[in-house]
Amino acid sequence: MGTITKALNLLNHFTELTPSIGLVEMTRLSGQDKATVHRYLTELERNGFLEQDSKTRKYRLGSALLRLSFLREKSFPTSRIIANRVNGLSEELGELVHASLLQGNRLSSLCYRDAGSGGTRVYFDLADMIPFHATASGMAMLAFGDKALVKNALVKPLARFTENTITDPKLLLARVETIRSAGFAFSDQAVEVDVSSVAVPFYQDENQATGAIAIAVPVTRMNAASKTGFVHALWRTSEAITKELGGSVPTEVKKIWRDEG
Amino acid sequence: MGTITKALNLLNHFTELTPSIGLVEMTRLSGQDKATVHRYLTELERNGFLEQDSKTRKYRLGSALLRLSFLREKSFPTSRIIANRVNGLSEELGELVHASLLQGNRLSSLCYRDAGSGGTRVYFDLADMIPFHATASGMAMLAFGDKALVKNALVKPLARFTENTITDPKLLLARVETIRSAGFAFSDQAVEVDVSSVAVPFYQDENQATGAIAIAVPVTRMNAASKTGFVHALWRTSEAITKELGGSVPTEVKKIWRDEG
DNA sequence: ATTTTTAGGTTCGATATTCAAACCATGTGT
DNA sequence: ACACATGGTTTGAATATCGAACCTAAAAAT
Repeated sequence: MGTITKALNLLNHFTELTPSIGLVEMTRLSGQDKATVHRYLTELERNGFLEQDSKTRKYRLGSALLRLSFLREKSFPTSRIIANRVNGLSEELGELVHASLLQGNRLSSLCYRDAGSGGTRVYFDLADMIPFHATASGMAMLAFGDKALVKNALVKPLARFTENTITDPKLLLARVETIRSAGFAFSDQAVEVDVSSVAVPFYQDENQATGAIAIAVPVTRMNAASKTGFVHALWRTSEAITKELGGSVPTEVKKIWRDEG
Repeated sequence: MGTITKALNLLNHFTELTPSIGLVEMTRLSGQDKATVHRYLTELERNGFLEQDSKTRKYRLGSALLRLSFLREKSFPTSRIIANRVNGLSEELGELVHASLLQGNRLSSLCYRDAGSGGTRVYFDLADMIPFHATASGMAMLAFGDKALVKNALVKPLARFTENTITDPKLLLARVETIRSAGFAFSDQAVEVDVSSVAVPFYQDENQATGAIAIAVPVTRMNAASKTGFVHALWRTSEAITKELGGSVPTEVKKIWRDEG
């Protein structure tokens, strides 16, 4: 692991709950030497990736991120494309639709729209990290994303959220296989009681999935018939997103979608 | 200059016109060794700061930037705060109002709103870099920002945009002094014929300016009376923004604003 | 008022990383 | 088949990075 990775990893310690971090605290969080961390932090600051509060001397994420993020969205409007489709599908079904993006070894929430609960707003929530093993989106990523993901994600200890959360790597691995041959992922109250969801991957190229879209509904609205409908809707939407992102659904996956659809 | 800076500087070569860059091209742009650039690029990619197109093998800005930018905006909504005030002022005056942010040694456009030309939309344009010497915003930054900025910015050769563009560092330095004592910057058709503008700084702490807001109008609408009005409006708005960003206008600057106001 | 603790920041020799030049692999146009 | 360009890799020599210990300031504790 090179210097750059180590420095950039410092940025990952900023969360919604801890939006600013001091030198010593960062040293603890990262497990690296204080001098090193200090050099990293100041160098990140000089480049606008961090800002230092002049009073508390704590560091927070900097405005260069805004600039680069705008630039990226201008040239590759991933976020806009996906948000549009999420909106459309949510509108059509009247259910909560959610999209997530793979970032390295982590899955982060991109946006969701809940038509059912009266909101027309899209909540961007890119900050949140999603556990692979407990969500339909996460399992879809494991099944259709980079094979190496599975090795990193299904390692004990796996957090338990509800009684239904599967925490045994072996069971999860078997489930990944099931999902791969079914063409979609399914999760029943594994992260929150009373919520079931289905998810399918989408692609930016023709190899591994780069993200997933999911529909989440109260268990009472999830039955064999509605589930089939949701899955078909997700397949359609994923194909649209994939196309707009300049990718294509891998042939073996496409075959399943066609056969089942 | 450390490794991290060198790696992060690679990101600055991505622009709206060249949103994806290959290895050799990046090597040329950065002037560094190919092996080094390759290591940097792959390491940035592994961290989600870049993505590689699977066909062309070119690199483009990655989605980690979106995530971090959302997180930053969630905890420190700089962009939202400034955009609101820019909107408000533009609405009030019926003129084009523009905000820019300092990022390291560069000034980048944050947003603008043009009420005059019928648009209600705010165009985010964070990608664009602004020349210090030819704009009111830029000169305001030099006058009220970090003193070291002047040394870096006023170095030949300075681009000429119109007949009015001042390109002599000595003249510009004198102008910076004038601006400092006047409490605002003024530019007359220095970047575009027929457009005059005034700008004032705003602060995130109590030391150096972190950005500037400007009003740009057709020369025909800029006279002694209207100019005074614009400047006063900008001072008010800057104080509001500064307060909302958790900063404060330095006492010596505040004195000028009070005396002139 | 003195000591202890905690935090931010700095120094310098040992050492791990980077550099530059050459090489390989692949693809494209002639 | 050929030259040419691009992406990517390897090498020992050169250089920048690492991290234990140290310094300073300020806040708690005695």
